[in-house]
Amino acid sequence: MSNLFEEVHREYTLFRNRDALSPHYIPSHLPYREDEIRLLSQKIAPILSGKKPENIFIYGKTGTGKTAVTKKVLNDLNEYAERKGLPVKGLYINGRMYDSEHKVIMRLVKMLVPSAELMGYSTSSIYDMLMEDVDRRERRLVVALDEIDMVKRVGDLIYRLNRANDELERGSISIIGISNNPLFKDRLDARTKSTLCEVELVFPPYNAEQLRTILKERVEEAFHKGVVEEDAISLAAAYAARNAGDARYALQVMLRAGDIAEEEGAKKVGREHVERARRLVEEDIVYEMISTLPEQHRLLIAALASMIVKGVGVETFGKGKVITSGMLYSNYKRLAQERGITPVSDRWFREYLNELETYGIIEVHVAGKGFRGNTRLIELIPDAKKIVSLMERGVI
DNA sequence: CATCCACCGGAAATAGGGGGGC
DNA sequence: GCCCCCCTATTTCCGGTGGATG
Repeated sequence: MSNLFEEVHREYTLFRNRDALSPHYIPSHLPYREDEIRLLSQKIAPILSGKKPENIFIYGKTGTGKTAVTKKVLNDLNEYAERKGLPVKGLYINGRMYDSEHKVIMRLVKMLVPSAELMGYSTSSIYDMLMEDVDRRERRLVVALDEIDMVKRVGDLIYRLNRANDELERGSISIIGISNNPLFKDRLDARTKSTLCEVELVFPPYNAEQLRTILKERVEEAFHKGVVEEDAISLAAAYAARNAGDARYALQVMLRAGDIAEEEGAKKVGREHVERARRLVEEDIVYEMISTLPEQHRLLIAALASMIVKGVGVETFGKGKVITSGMLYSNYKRLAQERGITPVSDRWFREYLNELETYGIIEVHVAGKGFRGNTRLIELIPDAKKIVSLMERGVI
């Protein structure tokens, strides 16, 4: 008789359009990004007259609107090109999901030729299909590679995509690389760097006032009128400003605050909701970052976090206790054995360290004086205690 | 100053999963 | 089913590196 969903399906009373706060939502108006939008579209515009735009590298911290701006510009480009009947196409690919040369090229072909069956083909044969299609249809492509730092051997990918322009007579491929990792650019070899970074765009973080405006606009879309108190918005903006001007963080806090208020049947969203929401969001962020990593990476981080919490490390004059890669490796091995997981060799362990560094989860410095040779010191970016508590709850 | 140490990172080898073609 | 190809993950091997050590 009674359906399970009778109970759980409840109409939102506070939210009007909850999605407007989701990280995937692209608002029609992006405040304080007018310059970036204009610049980006100007740089891409030559494509409409048949010229190949320069490759563009976009850098900016998390939540500075890189993705939203890029998607918006590409959407408009596609809409315009379609209206004018031009063979121009902007394609968006997220490097976290498509994290190898093979996957990216496969994805490109899939987007251009949805019917293509690509399983089992080598990268170069898929690349040839891409070339064939671009050439035959005289396509002019802009490929936006978001979170480009997550893609393995990006150099090869960029080289290959760029080389297309030499091989093709009738089409072109331009690249927009997007990253929030300041180390990424410097890790590229000189040739890749000069290829990708023909144009560079830096997105500055938002300040508290700007965050407030942004939040206000979204809140108007997301909630019913008058539901969210002015204070609540300011507080969320202030938190986000302190958190490197991260607008996504601000929106996430607001979303959570709305959920909390909704859940307890409150009529309004106020400061207390925002405050509680912030805690949740902070845990979410650490959790998100770590839970999506492969097992061995998580293990490594768990080992590192527990060492930091326990205060294990070598005492140095300047920086308090530090952890060398060798120490971390033995600790990691121990933890792996405790959990019945076979640890990887020290060589591969070093690869993991490098990966985690490019993800921005750890930071690595050459030890230099006081340590032998090239020993590196490992630093954990997120809060070690939070990670350990997640470990204890068995989440990691 | 020669040698040692603790680690670095490139290269080649190996294992294994997935597919295609026959 | 068998053989081969391609990609990915990982191990093995090994020649650096650069400060520490005696």
